[in-house]
Amino acid sequence: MFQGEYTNNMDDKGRVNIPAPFRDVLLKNYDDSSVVVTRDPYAPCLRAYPQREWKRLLSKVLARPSNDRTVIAFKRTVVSSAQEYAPDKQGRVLIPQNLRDYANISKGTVFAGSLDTFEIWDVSAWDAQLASSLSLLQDMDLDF
Amino acid sequence: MFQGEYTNNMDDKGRVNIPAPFRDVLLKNYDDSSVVVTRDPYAPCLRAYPQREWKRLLSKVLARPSNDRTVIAFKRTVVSSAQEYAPDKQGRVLIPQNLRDYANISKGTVFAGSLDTFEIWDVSAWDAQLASSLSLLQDMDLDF
DNA sequence: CGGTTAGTGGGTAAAAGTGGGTAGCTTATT
DNA sequence: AATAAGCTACCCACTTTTACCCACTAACCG
Repeated sequence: MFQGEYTNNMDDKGRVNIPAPFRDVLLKNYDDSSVVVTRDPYAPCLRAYPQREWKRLLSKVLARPSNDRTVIAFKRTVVSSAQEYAPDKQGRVLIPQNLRDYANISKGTVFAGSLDTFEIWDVSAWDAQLASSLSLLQDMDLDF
Repeated sequence: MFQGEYTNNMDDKGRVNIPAPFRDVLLKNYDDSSVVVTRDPYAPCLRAYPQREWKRLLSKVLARPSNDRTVIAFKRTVVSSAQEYAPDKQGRVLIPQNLRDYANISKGTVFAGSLDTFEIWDVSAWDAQLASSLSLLQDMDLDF
């Protein structure tokens, strides 16, 4: 399970270090350090899936009629940008330009665990999101 | 059950000692001295869960639809900042910078028992909270 | 008043993160 | 098709951070 929040810097080549705890989860729980990185359609961030979780998502998509408008939109936004990445020896992956643009990532990046997956944010976008998530939670008064 | 209020100092490295009585509870009632520390979304403090209590909370979260807005917000604020800590030989844990910022902890920290969990406050934030909690109780006149 | 336990401070070896060079591949250009 | 240009994967070296250990001080208890 991915949890915890980590800040890492992207270098000039577009590489970022995946936090060591996340790499551990990948290796221990998924026997595979590679991840699938795509756009998150619901927020301006990227989402990284372990192989197995990505396949699970795809099978859910394939179970739907392929002419469904939302399925088509999903394919165009998420599936088309999905790419598999194997970290280099130092544990870094190269984020391609189109994904960097989508999430507004320039240097400071935040890795946020989200149980089955983890999110990759630009640090200032993360801060903004955090503030609004907090106020949403305070208004809703959940019983967690 | 965690109860009582203790003040400890964080050192320059960001380590704080978990009060001995809390460590005893962890070991005796949970057979495990490690804790999960996260943001508390409802107050500017941190909350520490024994492993078992944390899992219980997660299962409640997972039981809800994952596209629920509040569930997403909860994951971003609480789950993403959650990190497991095993105290060192002296019983201390390292509080990472992002959590220190959230709870405004610089040096003086208050550990407050909260039955299943315990809270970690900055000492002056604790004092302020205490005053307002007291006046709330006095107005409400519960029958405790 | 000694002995024990809790809390605090600091050194150090290992790990994590960061920066950059280079060879080999792909793609563009003539 | 040959050459040039750019990109990327891989490797090496450096810096920073963290985990772990040891030692000291202060409080508590008989």
